[in-house]
Amino acid sequence: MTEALRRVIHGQASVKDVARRAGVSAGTVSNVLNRPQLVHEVSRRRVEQAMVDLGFVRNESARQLRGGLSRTLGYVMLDAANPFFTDVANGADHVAEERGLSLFLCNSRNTAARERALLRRLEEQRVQGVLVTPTDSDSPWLAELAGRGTPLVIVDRTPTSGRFCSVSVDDVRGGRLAVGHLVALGHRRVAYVGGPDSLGQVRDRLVGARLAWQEAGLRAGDLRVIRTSDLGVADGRSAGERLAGLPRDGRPTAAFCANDLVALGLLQQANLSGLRVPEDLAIVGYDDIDFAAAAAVPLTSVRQPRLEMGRTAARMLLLEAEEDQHQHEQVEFVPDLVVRRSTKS
Amino acid sequence: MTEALRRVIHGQASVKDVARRAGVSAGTVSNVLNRPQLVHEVSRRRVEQAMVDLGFVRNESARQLRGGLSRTLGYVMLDAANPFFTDVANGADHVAEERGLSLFLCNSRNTAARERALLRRLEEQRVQGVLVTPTDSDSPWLAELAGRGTPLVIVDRTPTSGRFCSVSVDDVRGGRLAVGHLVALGHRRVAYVGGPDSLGQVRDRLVGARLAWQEAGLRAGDLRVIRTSDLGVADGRSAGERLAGLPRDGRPTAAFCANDLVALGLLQQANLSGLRVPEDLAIVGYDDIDFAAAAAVPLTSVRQPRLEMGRTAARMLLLEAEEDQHQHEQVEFVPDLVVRRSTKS
DNA sequence: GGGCTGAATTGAAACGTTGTAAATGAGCGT
DNA sequence: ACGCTCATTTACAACGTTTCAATTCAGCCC
Repeated sequence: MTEALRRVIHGQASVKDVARRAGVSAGTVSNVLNRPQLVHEVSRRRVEQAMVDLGFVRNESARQLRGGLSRTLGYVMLDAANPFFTDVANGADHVAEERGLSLFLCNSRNTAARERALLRRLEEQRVQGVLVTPTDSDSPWLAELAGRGTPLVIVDRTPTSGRFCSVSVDDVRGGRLAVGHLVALGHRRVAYVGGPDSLGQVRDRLVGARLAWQEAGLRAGDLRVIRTSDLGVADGRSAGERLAGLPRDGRPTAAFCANDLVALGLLQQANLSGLRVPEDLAIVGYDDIDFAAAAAVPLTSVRQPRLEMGRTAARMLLLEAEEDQHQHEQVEFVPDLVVRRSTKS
Repeated sequence: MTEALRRVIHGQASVKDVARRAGVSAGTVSNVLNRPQLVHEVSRRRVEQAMVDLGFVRNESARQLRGGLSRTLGYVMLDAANPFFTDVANGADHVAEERGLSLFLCNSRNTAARERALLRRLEEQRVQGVLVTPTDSDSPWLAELAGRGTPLVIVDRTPTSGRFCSVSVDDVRGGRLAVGHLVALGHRRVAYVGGPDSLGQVRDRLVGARLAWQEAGLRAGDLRVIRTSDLGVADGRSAGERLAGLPRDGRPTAAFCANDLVALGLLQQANLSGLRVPEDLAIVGYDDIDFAAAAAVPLTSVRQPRLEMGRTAARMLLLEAEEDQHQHEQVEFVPDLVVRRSTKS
């Protein structure tokens, strides 16, 4: 208790405190910490005991300042409440753990200002590298961050220029898969549900959808777009209300949603509004999160290799951090379609 | 580009570099950063320009070392893939943002060793405080961490001793609510599905379940326990297989799951096995995550005020960090039951 | 005993930032 | 010209850790 009191007054124990108590110099304490082979066993034990007695905890700031690199990676996620991103994070986390690094997750909540502030904070902490799923991969601060030398990998977006490493999935292809599937089932009035347009994912999936639509020789006007302000369950619900409010003969017979959360919300609202899925409204989601299969009507969805994306992104990040001369690389995974009841008639 | 090259060779620009370029002393640069009113406008502008030119980024390590506190909080989550925890994290994040702090999320993945390592890392970084949903709130390292002076708030667990601040929900009461509801509906053979027992939540909810069972004067043996190795969707599915394999006349007519992920998995497997919900098997979940309402059969669930828990936890943490003489406090929220179709006959 | 080897330890400098106390010097009244 | 004030700027000493060159000294051989 007196030890505790001392600490309250003097702050945490430092290497010097430990050294004094063990009757050695600070250098020896540091050696115990970093190159124990150099230290005689007797001293080593005395130092270790002193550390325990004083509750010594390395001061990472000082350590880092002196020269070492930090032992952390950061991942600025777009939406921590979306299981897709937590799964990606998990993949990255595994790789980090293998290398003895810690991964700190940050949630930008799809807000550019927050994203920027978080990246700044991570850079100030001199993390070893940063993964980011940006609100906009052309934001100047991403290029600046990379330009200043912090390794950076873009996740789930393909930057327009080749200035960054990135791991993504071919969203155009995903959109084409989804709508191609609906067209093949005979749907001739389809809605794309998603937003905001500032998200590249949202845009690309729509591009793919339009592509499939064109390929089938259908009228552009019959591929309707219902914009949402975000990509959560609640946004899907309100899109569902809008959809249910349309007159039957003008209403789309199928909806392709920009992600599964929206699709689940839409599904839920369709149920409440008395629309049968898939008879009155077929639904395709995107991401194939675990909940898609467990939904009211199991959801057809475009699957992305989430864990693998996270792992690859982390590996690329570490590679970029190690190599002197680094060649940026864009890895693009291929999505596939998982057909379930929500589109089976 | 030549500037970039210089940085590659010499590392990031420091206050001294900025000072040299702006033709002032390091102290003035520091003043621009921390007390701009003191600096003459002309110098201020020159310094600011120099910072831009050199791509100066504060070195948080040095800053912290010199005396300031860190500007970050940490939250060591039990399972980042569980929306319950990300919602709690969101609540905490909002409070952190209000105070200009950043919240770093870490995922212990329900592994004691990882939890310990992450807490150590956060302590080494001298974060301002730590939120943690521990695998076991009696782990010695929690007490040690707090003993060394890092503010600590336990989330979603009530520690057995009053040594920490904590924010939790009355899990016993939640379990009692759930099973009380099932009993009132006439169920006389009920299964509790959850695990591992090392999780206090799992234990307490079972205690509550047993309490309700007793209160109804039912035989203890008819409240069956199906243990899972974890609390994910997959664990619910395998529990469902076990349940469906039982002979009809011995099979429980209702299941109370330790969380919604398990309940969703169970629901899914029940569907696949041809058990109708709720007719053949009623299901109650726990947490009332967004997906519960969107499930195959909308899920009856015990609701916890997730966002509010996160907000409260963060506020308590900051309070503990500010106050000299701190009185630990246990806040306990009251859960309520949301009845949906999965238990309505 | 003198000189050598090698293991173990030490002292001091450096990392980048900040607060403090001291310095500078312009403007002003006498 | 002198002393004074006030705004602005500066030099310098910390913070805790690590590294490197320098030092100590026990043991050994000739």
